[in-house]
Amino acid sequence: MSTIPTATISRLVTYLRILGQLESVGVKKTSSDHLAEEAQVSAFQVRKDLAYFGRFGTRGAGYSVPTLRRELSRILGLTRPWNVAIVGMGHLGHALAGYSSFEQYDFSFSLKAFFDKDPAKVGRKVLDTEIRHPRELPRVVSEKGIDIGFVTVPRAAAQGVADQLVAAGIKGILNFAPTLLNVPNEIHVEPVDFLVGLKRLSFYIQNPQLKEEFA
Amino acid sequence: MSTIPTATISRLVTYLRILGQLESVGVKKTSSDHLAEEAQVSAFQVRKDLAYFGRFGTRGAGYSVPTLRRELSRILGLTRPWNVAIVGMGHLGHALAGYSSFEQYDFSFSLKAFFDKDPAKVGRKVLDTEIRHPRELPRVVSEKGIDIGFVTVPRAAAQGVADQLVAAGIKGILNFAPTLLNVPNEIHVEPVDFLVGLKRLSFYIQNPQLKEEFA
DNA sequence: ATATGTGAATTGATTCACAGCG
DNA sequence: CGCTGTGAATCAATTCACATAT
Repeated sequence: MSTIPTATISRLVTYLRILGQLESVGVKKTSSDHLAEEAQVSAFQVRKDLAYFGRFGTRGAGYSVPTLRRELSRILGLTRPWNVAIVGMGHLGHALAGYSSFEQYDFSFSLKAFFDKDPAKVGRKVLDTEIRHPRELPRVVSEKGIDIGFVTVPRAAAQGVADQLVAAGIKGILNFAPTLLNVPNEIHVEPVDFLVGLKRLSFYIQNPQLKEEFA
Repeated sequence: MSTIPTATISRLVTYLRILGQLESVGVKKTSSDHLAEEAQVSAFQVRKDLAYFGRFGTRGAGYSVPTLRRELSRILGLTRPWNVAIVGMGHLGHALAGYSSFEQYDFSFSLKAFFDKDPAKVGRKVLDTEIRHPRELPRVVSEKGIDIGFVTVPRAAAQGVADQLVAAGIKGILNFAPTLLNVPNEIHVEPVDFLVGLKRLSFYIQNPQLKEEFA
């Protein structure tokens, strides 16, 4: 497996979403042209993206919606469970804990533990699970088999939390804090940073001649 | 102005952030090497990114922190005010309304209006401003000079809201809903989609040999 | 002496054109 | 005949090397 563009992975998520919508309305077959239109990319792009991982269509006929959907789920690692801990139970942490799509669509991810260093929050329950102090991270991560940590603390606390998550043995971090995290090479971090998006928007509104593309 | 990589704009936001932190601790001068280390990119990359917009350093000496900071703010359009409306006052809309960084650091953006179609929410106040029904969008957008809309409604409602924002004369959309929006070419949309980040994370944890990079 | 700014070289991603299969 | 799958060609982004300025 040579080198796969990082943008390809984002597009696979988009294709998977489209396939889910198609399946929910009973559509059984699709094509690279159709997926391309829905995903706002070229049909070449769709076929090339898929070709990194194998052959999923039948020439002359297109793709089976359920089959391609299952394959993309597998490729993205969504056929196995991922256990998640949220660190930082402010507005955002609570909003994520209450986000019902984890049960509806994305049940590959399950929220197993919640952490906050505020003594007023420790012990309170979220989704029938007690909020714990971050000092318990190592024990809880290993006992509950936590794979992924959501960092939803303020900017100034984010690096410390990341260090604790890494020390506890986490495999990846979804970082909602508006800062870059320093982690060892083998740990994956995905930023989710609306302020970057907002400032990009500011730039592109001010410079309309520069077209932004799929991000 | 030829073609500027979209990733360059994201990196400019990162550099600006670093410069803000440097300035807040009283550092007056920096260099492409230093910025590169903090931003987790190469020094070539920093200089090339800046070179798209002009010359901001002095050879042999490096960059003035306050000067470069001011220049990057200007380039990103952050020296003028942007008026923002939030459509969808659920958990996320409220969390964003309560996000104090808009006053602390990002005071180029000011939240001017809130919308929700739920009659139970219409008329309630957020930050001393009444939540309005989306049917009032055209009037409020023009009266308050709204430039940017945050779409924080559920997936199924997002495209309809986007259409209303566009019809009302908005210039850009920050889309928090997990779906692609169809808008006219001249309208800019920035996605902020944690589910895409989460699924990317799943992929890269499952395929550790493929390194992900700055996104 | 030192660190920027930039054309040239390289690497990477997308687009294309068409061969291959149903 | 239609649509996929893929090597080749093009286009874009990053890296490099060094000329340039202080």
